[in-house]
Amino acid sequence: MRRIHTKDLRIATRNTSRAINRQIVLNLLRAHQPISRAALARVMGMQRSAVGLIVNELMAQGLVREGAAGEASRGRKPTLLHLDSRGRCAAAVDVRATRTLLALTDLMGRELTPLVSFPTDRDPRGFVKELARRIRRLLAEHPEAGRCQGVGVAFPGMLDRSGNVVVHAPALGWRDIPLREPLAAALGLPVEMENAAKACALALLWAARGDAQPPGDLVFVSVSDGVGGGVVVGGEVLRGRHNVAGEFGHMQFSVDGPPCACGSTGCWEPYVSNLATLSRYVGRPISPRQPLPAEVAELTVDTLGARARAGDVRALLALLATARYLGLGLAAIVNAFDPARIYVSGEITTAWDLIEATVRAGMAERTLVAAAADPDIVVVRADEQPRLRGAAALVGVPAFAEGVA
Amino acid sequence: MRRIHTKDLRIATRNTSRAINRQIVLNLLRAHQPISRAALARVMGMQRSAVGLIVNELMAQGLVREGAAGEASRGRKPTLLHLDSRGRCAAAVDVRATRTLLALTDLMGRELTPLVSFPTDRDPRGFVKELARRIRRLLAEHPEAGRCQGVGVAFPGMLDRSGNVVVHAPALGWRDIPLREPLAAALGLPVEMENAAKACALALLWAARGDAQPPGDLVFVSVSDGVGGGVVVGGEVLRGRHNVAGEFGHMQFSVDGPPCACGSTGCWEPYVSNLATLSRYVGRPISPRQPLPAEVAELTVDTLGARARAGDVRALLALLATARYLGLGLAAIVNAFDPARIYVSGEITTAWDLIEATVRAGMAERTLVAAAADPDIVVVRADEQPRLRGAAALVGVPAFAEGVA
DNA sequence: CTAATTTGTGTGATCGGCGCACAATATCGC
DNA sequence: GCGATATTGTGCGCCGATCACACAAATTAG
Repeated sequence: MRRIHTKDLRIATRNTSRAINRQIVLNLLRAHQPISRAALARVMGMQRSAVGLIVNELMAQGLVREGAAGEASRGRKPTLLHLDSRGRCAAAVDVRATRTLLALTDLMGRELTPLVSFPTDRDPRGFVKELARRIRRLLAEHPEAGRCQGVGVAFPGMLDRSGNVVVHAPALGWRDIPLREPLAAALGLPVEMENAAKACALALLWAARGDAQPPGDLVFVSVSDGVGGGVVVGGEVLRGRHNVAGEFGHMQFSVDGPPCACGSTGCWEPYVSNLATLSRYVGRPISPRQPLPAEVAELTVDTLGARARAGDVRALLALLATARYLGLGLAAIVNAFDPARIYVSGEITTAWDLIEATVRAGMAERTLVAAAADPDIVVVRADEQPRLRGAAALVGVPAFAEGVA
Repeated sequence: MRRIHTKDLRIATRNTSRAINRQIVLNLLRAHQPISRAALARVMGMQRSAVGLIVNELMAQGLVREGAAGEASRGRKPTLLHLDSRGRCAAAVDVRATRTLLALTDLMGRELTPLVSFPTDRDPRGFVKELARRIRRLLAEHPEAGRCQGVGVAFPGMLDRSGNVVVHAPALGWRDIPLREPLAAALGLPVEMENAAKACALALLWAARGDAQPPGDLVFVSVSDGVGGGVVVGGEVLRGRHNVAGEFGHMQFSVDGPPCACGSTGCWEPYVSNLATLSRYVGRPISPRQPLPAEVAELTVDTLGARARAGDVRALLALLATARYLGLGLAAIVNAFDPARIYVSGEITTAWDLIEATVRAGMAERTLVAAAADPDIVVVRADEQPRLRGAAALVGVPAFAEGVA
C-alpha cells in the first residue's frame, strides 16, 4: 500500500477483487501444482467456497483441469488441480546473429518438438518470409501440439516498448525495422517480440516453481559476444521509458579502455565478452570489426575452460581476468538494484567452478555493505535454452495472466 | 495485469476495492487539489455516488476537508476538496556530516517553522539525546503547528530495510548502529528513518503535483562530497534486498583511477565529487583522508562557478571535466533504468547553465539508442531543502497512504 | 461400525461499485 | 422575471464478490 499511483488510474470495479484473486490462484497453481482447492484456500487465507468458485471459472475457461486424487493422512482425499496446457502450444523463436532457433512449446515453455535451426537472413523482409515459412511447416508437421496460441520471438537487440519495432540490433545491423506486424500478418497469429535478455528474465520469473522462487528482485545477465541484461523489479520486467533498461554492456568501465563494438571505448562489454577472454589468451587485441585471426577462429571460451582444467595456466589466467571484470561489473548492478538473485548465462559459465570465487571477490571489492555482495548467483546453462524459454514465456505469460481461452 | 505475484499473497477481500479507490482518490487529491467530487468521478471514470461515499469516509477520518465553492460555466457550483493537513505536523530532520537541520512541517512537506541547525554529534547516544531534546523544544515552542504525527529522518548512510539500523554511514564513521528505536523511545513518537537520497526520491514522487508528475520512473542523484542515489520504479522507491539499491557512487568508472573515500580506486565518486572538481582546479590530487590544503579550505564549487562566469578558464575547465564524467556516469544509470526523469542536486548544479550541454554530451556518448539519452534532467536547488522535504515525506506518505487519522 | 477429520459445495449476510433517478443550484436565452 | 438546460451531490435498487456457517461426501483410526 505504499505505492503511490501517479497516472495509474485503473480503479477497482466490482470485478476487480475476482480478477486479483483469480490471478493469485493462477500464480499459486503455476508455482505449486498439483495442488488442491483446500490447500489453495489455506495458503491464501480465503474460504474454500470462494476458491472453489474461482477454480470452477478457470476450469470452464479451460485454463485449469482436475487430475488424480491426492494423499491425505486423514479425511477425504483432495482432487489435485493442474494448469491445463494441453491442446495449446506456442511457437518459440530464438533469433541469433548467425542462426535462428525454433520449436513448439507448451505454454509453460516445455519443448514439444525438436529444435529447428536455420541461418538468420540479414535482410528483414527475407527473414520474415523464411521465419513464417518455417513456423507454418513446423505447425503442419506437428498437429498433435495443439492450436498455436501465438509466436514468441526473443530478439538480439533493442525494441520499442510496444515490441513492434527493432530500434537497434547491432548484431544484425538493423535500425528502426518494423518486424512484429509483418510477421503477424504473414502468419495470421499473434506475435510477441522482446529483447532476448528481457525475455529470459521474464521466463526465469515465470518458470520459477515453489521454493525455487527468488525472494525478491532478480537480474539476468548474458555474457557472450555481447553483454545483455534483463531486470525484474517487483514481479515485473523493468522496461523503462524507451524499453532499454538493463543494457549494462556499455557502462563506462575504464576512462580509456579497449574499443567496443558500439564505437565507444572503455565499455564493460569489451572486458568480459568472449572475444575479450580469447584476446587475453592469445596475448594481443582482437578487434570486433575485423575478421578473426586464424589462431582464434577455432578457439572458444569452452575450450579455454577445458585447457585450463588440463593445466594450461595461460587459459586459466585469461578466464580469471574476465572473472574479475565480471565481478566488478556485477558489483555495479548490485549497487544499482541490490537484487536477491543474479542469473548468469553465456559460454563463460561452463568454467564457473574455476572462476566463481574470483567473480565473488570482484563483487565484494565494490560493494560498501558486505551483505549486499551476497546475492544468489545462479548459472543458466546454454542447454537449458534460456532464450527459447523466454520466447515461450512471451506467449505463455499473457495467456495465463489475462485469461485467453 | 502483467505483474507476476510471487510471494505477494495479499488477496482481495470485500474491502479491497474500497481501499484501492480510496488510495486513488487520495493521490488524485494530492496531485490536483482543490478538486470537486464530480471532477474526481470524471477523472476516475467512476460514479459520482461512489466517489461521494469515499470522500465522506475520508472527511469523517479527518483526512479531507471541504473548502470554498469552485467555478462552473453552467450549473451548480462544485464544492472543492482539500487534503486536510491542519492540526497535524511532522518533525523533519536532515542529518549531515557536520550539522543537523530540523524543522516542523505539515504532512505535505511545507515548512511550518524556521530551520533549526545544530552540530551533529558523532557519538550515536549523544546524537539521539541532543536530537530528542531539540525536537521536544521545537514542538513546545510551536504548539500552533498541531499534534506531531511522527519524526522523519533523512540520514547520510545506508540503513537496513526496516529503517531501524544504520548499517554503514561513512560520513559519520558509524556501522551497525540501532538508531530508530532509541529515538522513538526518547520521544514517545513514531520515527521513520531512511537514506537521504531515497527519502528525496520519495519526496519528489510524493510532492509532484498535476502535470509536474514525471510520466514514468525517476532517479534522484545527489553530487556533493559523496554521491547518493534514489530510484523510483513503478511508483515505489526501489530498495532491493538489503535496502542499498541506488548506490551509484562506487560503480567502477576506471580500472585504476583516483583513490576513493571507500578505500577502493576508480569509483565514479572521486571523478564527480566536489573534492574532485576542486582538485582539478588546484591542479593536484586532494586526498579525502587528509586535512584540506590551505588554498582549498576556503574554496567551494559555488565559487568555482562564479569564477568561471567571471572569465576564469581554469575554473570552467575543472567544471566541464566534472560535467563530462557526470554525464558518462548518468549514462550508466540511464542504461540500467531508462528513467523518464533524472533529478540532480548538489553544489555543482549552481553552475548548471555552464555545464548542461557537456553533461548531455557525456550521456549521449554511452547510450546505444539516441532517444534514451533524453530523459528530463531537473535540477533540485539546495534552497529547496530536498533532504528536509524527504524527511517530511517519510512521515506524510504513510499517514495518507495508510489512513492514519 | 463409530467417531473424527478433511474436502468440496451451497446459502444467506455484508460490502462495494453500477446505473438511474432526483433535488438543489447555477447560467442562458427569451 | 421565467422556463430550459446543465451540473453537482445524494439516495435507492441491483449485481458481483467475499465471508461465515452449515452440510454432504469421502476417508481413516480405533
